[in-house]
Amino acid sequence: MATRDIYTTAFDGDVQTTATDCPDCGGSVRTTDRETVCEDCGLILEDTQLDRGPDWVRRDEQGSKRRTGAPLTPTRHDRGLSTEIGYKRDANGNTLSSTKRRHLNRLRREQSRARWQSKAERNLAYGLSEIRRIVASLGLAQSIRNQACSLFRTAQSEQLCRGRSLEAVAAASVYATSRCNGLGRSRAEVTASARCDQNRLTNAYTVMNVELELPTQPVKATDWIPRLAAKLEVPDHVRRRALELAQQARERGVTIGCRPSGVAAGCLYLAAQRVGLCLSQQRIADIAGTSPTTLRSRRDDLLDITT
DNA sequence: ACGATTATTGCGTTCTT
DNA sequence: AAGAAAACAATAATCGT
Repeated sequence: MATRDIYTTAFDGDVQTTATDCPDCGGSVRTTDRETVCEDCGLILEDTQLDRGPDWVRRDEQGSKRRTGAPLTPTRHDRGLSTEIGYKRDANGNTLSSTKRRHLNRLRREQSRARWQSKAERNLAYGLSEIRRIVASLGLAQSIRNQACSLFRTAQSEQLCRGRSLEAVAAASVYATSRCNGLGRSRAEVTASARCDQNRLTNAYTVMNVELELPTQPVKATDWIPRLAAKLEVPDHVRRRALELAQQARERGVTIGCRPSGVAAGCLYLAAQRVGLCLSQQRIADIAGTSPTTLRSRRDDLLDITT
């Protein structure tokens, strides 16, 4: 961590990976000073929202601390640099005279006009707040939110908002970030939290993907497994076995051309069966959004490579 | 609930014009 | 080269046990 130039608070510096597992999907858990988040499913486990001290410190290459302002954040349209003009009291806590107060009121009015310099800036602020809303609704991590916000900025500066609703671009930013991080959130899930229909989200996502050349990876079966396992409430070792199976299937090249949801369903079914846990094919298939037939078919493929 | 069989659909290839 | 057609694989529906 010393090599990376990161902003941390004065009290709680380093990012640590704890030994505990995500209770939801059993994945490994990463704890920062702000939140505890599962690396597999992207779910926030603890979000303290505690600002531990206003004393922001920046570590330079030598590791020594230097005072700076608060870290820049991509989630505010002005990157958190805006100035708020307060009411009632001055910097020393004394009340203000009426003339002084009128003066400040005028200043505040002018400043709030100046803050929204252009329509683009207003749109940006709206888009970012929309992203914050969607990310919170999906329970995703702060790092994902920041990535999505950065993506939105890029999309806007590349003129990708023209002819598209800001809601769609915002939702697409979240979905794209989820895809790039292999979080396994489906388009339908993001749409459910978004204020646009799925077609618009798809359209915005496709355009962003092409124009911005996002590092999108194909959805893998392993992306599905943590969340499926969580919904099925299977024990950890079953989830792990299923992940191993999916990994093997991927390496061996079977299941190429098969839908990842079907592969994941087959992996979980077989993994559960191997430890003597009886899960109904129908139930897994329903949760995975596939059919028992497909599940069986994938399971048979897995049987071919593991025996 | 599971397996087997059959129907459908999407897609890349091949054949035709 | 553009479109039509036979062919294949994956998935889904249905039936039988």
